[in-house]
Amino acid sequence: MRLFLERGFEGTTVAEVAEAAEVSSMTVFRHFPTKEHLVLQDDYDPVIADRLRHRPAGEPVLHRIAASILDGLAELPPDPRLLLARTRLILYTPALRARVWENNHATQQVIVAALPDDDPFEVQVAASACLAVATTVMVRWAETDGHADLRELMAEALAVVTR
Amino acid sequence: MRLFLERGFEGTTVAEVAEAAEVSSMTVFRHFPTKEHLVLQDDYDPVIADRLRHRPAGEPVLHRIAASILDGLAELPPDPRLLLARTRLILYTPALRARVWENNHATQQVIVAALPDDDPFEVQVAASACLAVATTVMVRWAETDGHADLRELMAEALAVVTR
DNA sequence: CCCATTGTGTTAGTCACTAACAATTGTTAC
DNA sequence: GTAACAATTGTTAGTGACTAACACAATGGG
Repeated sequence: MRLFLERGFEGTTVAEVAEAAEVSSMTVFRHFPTKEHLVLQDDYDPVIADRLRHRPAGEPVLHRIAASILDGLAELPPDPRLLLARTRLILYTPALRARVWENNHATQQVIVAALPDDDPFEVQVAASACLAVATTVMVRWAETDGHADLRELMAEALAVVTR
Repeated sequence: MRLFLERGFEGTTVAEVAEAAEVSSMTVFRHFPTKEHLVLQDDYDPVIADRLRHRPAGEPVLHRIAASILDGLAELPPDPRLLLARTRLILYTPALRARVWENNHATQQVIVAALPDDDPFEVQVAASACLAVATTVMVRWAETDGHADLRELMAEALAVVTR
C-alpha cells in the first residue's frame, strides 16, 4: 500500500513490491493470485454475514440486507484514512475499479449462504442491489475526501432502495 | 466471438483473433483497447437513456430507471442465442466477469446525464442498484440456458427493489 | 536422525499491451 | 493524373503480469 500510494498502482511493479517485502516476485504471486489482490481484499464479508444471521426473519429480505450493511459500518476502524486511501486508489485505477464487481459477487454468495431459508434468487437480487448501492456510496464518500459522514450517506442511499 | 466460443476466451490469443480477421495484432489493439473489449461492448446504453427521457417526471427516480431497463429489453434481437453465448462467456471467464462493474459504471454515467433535473446522487444510487439487479438477472437467465423468460425474470427482480 | 511437508528461489517462457517509426492506403487540391 | 496530405495499418522491440518446472532450504514429527 505504501508503494502504491507513493507511485500509483500502475506505476509500481510487482517486482518492486516483492523487493520491498524482501521476497521474490514468485512468492508474491503465490500469496496473491493477481496484483490487484494486493489491494482488493476486504474483511467485511463475514461481518455482514454475521449481522444478517442475527436479524428477525419477519422483515423483507431487502431490508434485512440493507440494515446489516449499515450495521456493519460500525466495525470499520475508527481512523478511516487507510480506507479512504484504498478507496481512492481503487477509484482512480481502471484495473482495480474493474474488479469491484467480482468482489461484490463474492459477497453476494456469502449473503445467499447466510440466508438459507429465503428464496435464493430474491436474496441474490436484493444483495446485488444493496452492494451496488454500498459501492456507489463508497465512491461518493471518497470523492468528498472522507469529509461526509459515511454512515449517514449510506443510510440515505439505502433508503432510496428500501423505502 | 467464433474463436472465443470454440476455444474459450483465455484459450484464444489476440494474435489468433488478428490472424482470423486478417489484420495484425496491433490493429486489433487500435480498435479495441483491451482483449476484453472484443466481447464486452453493449449497445444498450443509448437505448436506456432514450427510454428514460420519455418517462413522466412525476415518478420516483428508481421507478423510472427500472421501467426504462425493462422497456429496453424490447430492443433486444429476437434471436437471443448470441446474447446467451456472450453472457455465458462472460459468466465463466473471470477476466470478463471482472469488467462488468466497469461497464455498469459507464451506463450509470449515461443515466445520470439523461436525468439532469434530479438529484445526481440519488440517480447514481438508483441506477447502480437497478443495473446490479439487471446483471444478476442476466446471470440467472444464462444459468437456465436461456429457457427462462428474460422479461418476466427482469420484471420480477426489479420488483424486489421497487416495491 | 530421517523423512515428508511446506515455503521459497531460479529460470525460462507466454501473452497482453505500448511506443516509435516505416509503409500503405485513401482523399483532396490543383 | 498527380502531388500533397491525412488516416490506417504493419513492424519491431520492448515492458510487465503471470505460469510451469525444478532445485533448494527450513520445519516438524516419528
